[in-house]
Amino acid sequence: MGNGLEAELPGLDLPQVAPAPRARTAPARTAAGRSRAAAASLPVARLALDVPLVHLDRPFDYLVPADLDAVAVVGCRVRVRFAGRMVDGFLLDRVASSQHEGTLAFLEKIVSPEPVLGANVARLARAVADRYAGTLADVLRLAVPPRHARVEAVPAAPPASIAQTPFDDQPWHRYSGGPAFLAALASAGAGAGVSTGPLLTPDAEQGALANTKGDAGASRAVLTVVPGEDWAARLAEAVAVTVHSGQGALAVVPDARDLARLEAALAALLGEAGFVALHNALGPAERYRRFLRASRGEVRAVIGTRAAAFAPVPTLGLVAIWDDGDDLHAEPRAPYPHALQVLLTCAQLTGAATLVAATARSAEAQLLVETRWAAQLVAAREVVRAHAPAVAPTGDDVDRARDAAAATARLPSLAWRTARDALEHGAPVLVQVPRRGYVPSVSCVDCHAPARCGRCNGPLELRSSHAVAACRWCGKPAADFACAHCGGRRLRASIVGSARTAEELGRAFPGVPVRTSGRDAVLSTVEDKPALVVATPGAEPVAEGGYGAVLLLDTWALLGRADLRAGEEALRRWLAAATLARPASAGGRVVVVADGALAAVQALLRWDPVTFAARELADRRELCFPPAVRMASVTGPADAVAELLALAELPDGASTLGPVPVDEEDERALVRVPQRSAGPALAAALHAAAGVRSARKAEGVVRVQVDPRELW
DNA sequence: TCAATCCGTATC
DNA sequence: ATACGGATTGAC
Repeated sequence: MGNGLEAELPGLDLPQVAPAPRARTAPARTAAGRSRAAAASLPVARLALDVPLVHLDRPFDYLVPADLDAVAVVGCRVRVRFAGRMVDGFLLDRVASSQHEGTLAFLEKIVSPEPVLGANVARLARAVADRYAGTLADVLRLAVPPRHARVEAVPAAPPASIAQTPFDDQPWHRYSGGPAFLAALASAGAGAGVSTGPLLTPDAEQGALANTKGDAGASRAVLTVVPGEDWAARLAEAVAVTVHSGQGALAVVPDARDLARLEAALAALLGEAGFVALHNALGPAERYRRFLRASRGEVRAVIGTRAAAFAPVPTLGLVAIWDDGDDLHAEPRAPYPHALQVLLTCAQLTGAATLVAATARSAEAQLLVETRWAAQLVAAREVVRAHAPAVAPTGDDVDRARDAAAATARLPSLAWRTARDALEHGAPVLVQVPRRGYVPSVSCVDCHAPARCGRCNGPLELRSSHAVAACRWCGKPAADFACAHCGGRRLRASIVGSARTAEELGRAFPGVPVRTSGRDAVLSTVEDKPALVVATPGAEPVAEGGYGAVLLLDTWALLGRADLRAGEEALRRWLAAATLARPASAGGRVVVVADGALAAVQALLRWDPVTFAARELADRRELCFPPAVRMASVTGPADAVAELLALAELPDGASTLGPVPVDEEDERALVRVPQRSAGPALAAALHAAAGVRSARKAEGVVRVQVDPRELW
């Protein structure tokens, strides 16, 4: 299939090679036995059916009965008899004739005439399914929310008038190219949403890429915000400028808290009625109500969490994403699309401008810059320096004689003293800990190797109720622990959760209020007065005047992870916390408990996510890891995996790693193509092989995942 | 020679 | 799933 997306996309006007055989449109019998006539004009409905079988992942043609002619509109939900069963689907298109050789069946019913799947979203969903070796039906389940009949019955409201609040564009002057980017958004008139050039993808090989628009540098940008930046304001401004130019805009953020922040910033510019916010925590009715406001064109701007990347936005002029490195952008349901990729695909199909903004920089974003698909908007070093806090690394040693209180809190001396100073100056202190809850595992103090049971090799565990660590598998207390790796005899908590940290800090700083923010109780802001704020990554509250100090604890639990992105992910989380500190000139300090020689720590000390990302990407090129190459994983029972791999006609240069066992039942193989441009062919080959297995009704479920999570 | 049955395959 | 076509079987 290569890059020839066109051949797969419905809705593109391709010349027909041969005149299609005319479908039999003579009166046919319905299930009820009544004879029906097909609609006089465009009698054939092309449908996307909600069937799970991979080999049925293609449109099916049905006849539109004359009595349903008016309601059988493009994008509506339908119900048809398919292989003897009633199945749901969407009407992709109305056409004059079908290429299907056999007799066409009639549509059974139009569930509702509401056009919920427009041509653009259908094309996007098809392209996403192709890229991820998935089915259109799976992607449509993510893209179109379930219908809510009562909500639908409320007629469309007139489009909201957009507040014309001007905004201060000064902050964009911090970024080289920032004002030009905004100007490009503002000057792009309606109609710019049509790409005239050949479809090009950011996946194309570096160097082999041309721009679809003459001045794409101005309309696609990777924005690396300065420390302390009000990122929500910047995103909201880009959205507002686009909307004011008469185009639609779409912005995606990782979680509900970020969404609330963006919502507030955007409401200030467009008014409450000027946009909708979509997220998974909404109930079915409210979710569908907001979806319809977008789909009916009542609003021009949509913001939301990952599923919003598929939102229907008319005359789309801008797609934007905040913090693309956050795992929450990855959809956990098949075919596991990533919001960044969905938005890039959308931008590629519609010609919309693109804004990829973050405090850190992912390897993927770096690839967009290095392939020149996007320009980078970065601030000059002196601007960054002026806004960044002072960052210092420290070992985890505690001077017990000098800092008894620090020892109580298990805090390195420097961290403890930094926190104390900030508190004395009346500022809040943020303490970032890797995970919430009590200590789940323990490791050797000397070499940090995970501690294992001397009897059964199971992992050791420390429960709050027990003073001594014990084996999680066999329960044997580890009183006589000896590290298998280095012979060390002392244990420490690997991951000290926020609950325990809060408890200990409370004892070390008597009289200072301790607040926690974690997964199930997230604080959005804290006041500008002394407090210890213990938070897990992603849940750090914003301090109104900035934190006086930020402590990054237990960092090696993060760095020690076996996955590919450990360094990148650690830096992303540290920067996210550190950006909430005051500038160094205002006393802002960050202490990271980690080895200052590590690349990720260096990048934090110098506040240089760009150089780190460039180095990270170079490393991955060398090691043939994504995103430098394209990979897919194939997981399932051993013989099923072997069968799929045998069936797959992989593109030239593809290599297979494994399979290796992943648990008692399943094995996993990784398939890699050295050129990203071979990615579509790799996905197509795996999809086709899965289709053959599906048609054969082969035993065992095989999960195919492009850009697999286990590499993260 | 024809109907009953089985199996594989397509599902419009 | 179910429906259909072609192949196979077996009784006449």
